[in-house]
Amino acid sequence: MSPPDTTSAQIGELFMRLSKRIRIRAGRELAPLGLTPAQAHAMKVLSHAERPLRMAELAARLEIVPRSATTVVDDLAARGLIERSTCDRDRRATLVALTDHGRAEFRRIRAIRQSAGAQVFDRLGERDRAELLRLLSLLAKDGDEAHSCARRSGS
Amino acid sequence: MSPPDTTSAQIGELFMRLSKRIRIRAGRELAPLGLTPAQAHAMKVLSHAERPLRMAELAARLEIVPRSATTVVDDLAARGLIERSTCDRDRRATLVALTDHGRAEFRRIRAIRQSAGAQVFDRLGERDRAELLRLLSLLAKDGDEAHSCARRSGS
DNA sequence: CGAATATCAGTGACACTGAAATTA
DNA sequence: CTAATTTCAGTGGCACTGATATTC
Repeated sequence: MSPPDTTSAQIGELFMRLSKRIRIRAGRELAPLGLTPAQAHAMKVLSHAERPLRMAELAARLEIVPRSATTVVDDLAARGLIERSTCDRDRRATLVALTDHGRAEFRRIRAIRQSAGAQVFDRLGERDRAELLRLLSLLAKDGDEAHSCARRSGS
Repeated sequence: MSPPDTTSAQIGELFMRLSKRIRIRAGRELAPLGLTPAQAHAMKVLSHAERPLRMAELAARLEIVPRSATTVVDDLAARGLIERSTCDRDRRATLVALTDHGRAEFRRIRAIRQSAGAQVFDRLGERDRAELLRLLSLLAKDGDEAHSCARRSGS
């Protein structure tokens, strides 16, 4: 019995299972540094932006709402890994950038993220890995309109 | 500066981004039914088990600790979708199974899950999709020791 | 008693919505 | 005043650890 197409559903199934394992693994490896995966992600985004980012811009790159970015930034700033400053041109805006310390820490984070990814994906072999990267890149292209929103249905 | 191999890290990156989109999408589509993705997942596992499952067994299949399964089961039972019963042979154990209503609801859930997966993965084309399924299957093989840690009885 | 099973209580991590403060 | 930007307060979703009753 095979309905028209259950392939996508199966893929989704496996996808979520694997992503959960990766999340757990990353969390465990990051814990010794006192960071959560979401915080590490934010640092990565900031390290790739060669200039300070506005909160709204950071949030957009993290694919979260600005309010959620505030919390992440709060925690990282409290650890001295990033720094807030007020934008000169638009004093409503807050700019965020890594501190020197944050930049140094990020090098360790990057190493951890890579090893965590490696432990999961290295079993694939180079060719399959390249193929997987290609497929995921296709999927990630832009698939927008899948982001935030969320409606609570009372009750 | 490009380290020897960042492929795995890139894959991990994309992986997490896509899984988040899928989670959001699934949550949105499931909301009208009053269910969360985790609850839907539990129902799927129960529907695939042709007999009632113990809490511990259900938890293992969901890859969560038994205590967490209790909460999920509480909610589903409150909605009349599943039913608890005490095991005759071992009165410590609680058995869980879908009710008739739960089985009926699950048909709708399955349809939703499939369409949610389809919206994300259908852009791939049949061949790429098969390839992706192959790769993910390889990765999901068993990757133990990647779970939470909780209970690792013996062996 | 010691081991297994499930549940209760509390907590962490993540992101959402709605409302308020500040500035354009 | 209206709009944009960020932050405050509260909440939902998810799963974890530790402690506790019940039963084996």
